[in-house]
Amino acid sequence: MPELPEVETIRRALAPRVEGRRIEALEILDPRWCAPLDCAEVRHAVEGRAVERLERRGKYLVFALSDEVHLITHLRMTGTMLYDPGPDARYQRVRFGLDDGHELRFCDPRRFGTGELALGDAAREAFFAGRVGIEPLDGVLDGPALRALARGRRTGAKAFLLDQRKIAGVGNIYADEALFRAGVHPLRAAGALTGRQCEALARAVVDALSAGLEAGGATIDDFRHPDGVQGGFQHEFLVHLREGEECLTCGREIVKFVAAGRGTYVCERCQPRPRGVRRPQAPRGVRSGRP
DNA sequence: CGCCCTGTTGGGGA
DNA sequence: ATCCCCAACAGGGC
Repeated sequence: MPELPEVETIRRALAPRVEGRRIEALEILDPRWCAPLDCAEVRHAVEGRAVERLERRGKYLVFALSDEVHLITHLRMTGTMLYDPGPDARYQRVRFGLDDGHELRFCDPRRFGTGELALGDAAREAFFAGRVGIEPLDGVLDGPALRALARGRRTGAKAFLLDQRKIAGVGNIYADEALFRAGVHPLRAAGALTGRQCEALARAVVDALSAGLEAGGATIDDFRHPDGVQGGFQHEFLVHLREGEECLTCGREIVKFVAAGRGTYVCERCQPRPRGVRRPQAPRGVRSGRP
């Protein structure tokens, strides 16, 4: 669910309410959350420490605690971080008890969400160094920067955008959106993008993420604001029609196939398929049987 | 009713 | 470097 704009929306909503507060209790109801770390160990490191800052890096939500203790969380696909949701909230995995009587509950039906510990600023930097690249909304992503990152890569443009080690925070929905806005086919080799295409794609990534952020991260049906408000009724800021039949720009039928292992929606008139590249067949009902 | 497929993510192994 | 599969569950199509 949460790509960069969603996580940032959550961070902004929560920061004023948790910064300066001490985490008095950390109840890990699902040990899988912090595995392979021991729950008691994580609990001991967190409890009693103050949240100095609530930060975001890529799609990670980071509790920067006192004494350089960093609790690095990831919501993955279906995780939500709710503020005082009430005891009947479903799929509770972790409870953060704050020293002002309020609480944060991490809820996640699919149990993909994770919490990891970095002890010391250096450990935190090491954690991110191998996982996330530049922050696209920090003003550092332009055509030349994107071109430098894509240089030499033979993989498709979509797989490139989804690679968190290059550009942080772009997920499946914003990748499709940016490619559509830039008129770039997802299977076009990233390293073969022209300067003009890199320019368009960089701008499209920044614009799409910014639009999502302005809309309060309401991209996805499952999105839930920390206050429990459901978002994502209409993807009004998304130019690219995902569910519909026809391209809003030219009317051509949107085709779907699997690219970079994800469902991918394309208008092959607005995003011309490179010569020599065949459109993959969407495997329907076909399952590569187990041996 | 029940089976089968899909999915907003990232890590690990081939 | 790149691709495929998997984690665990809900929901929809048939």
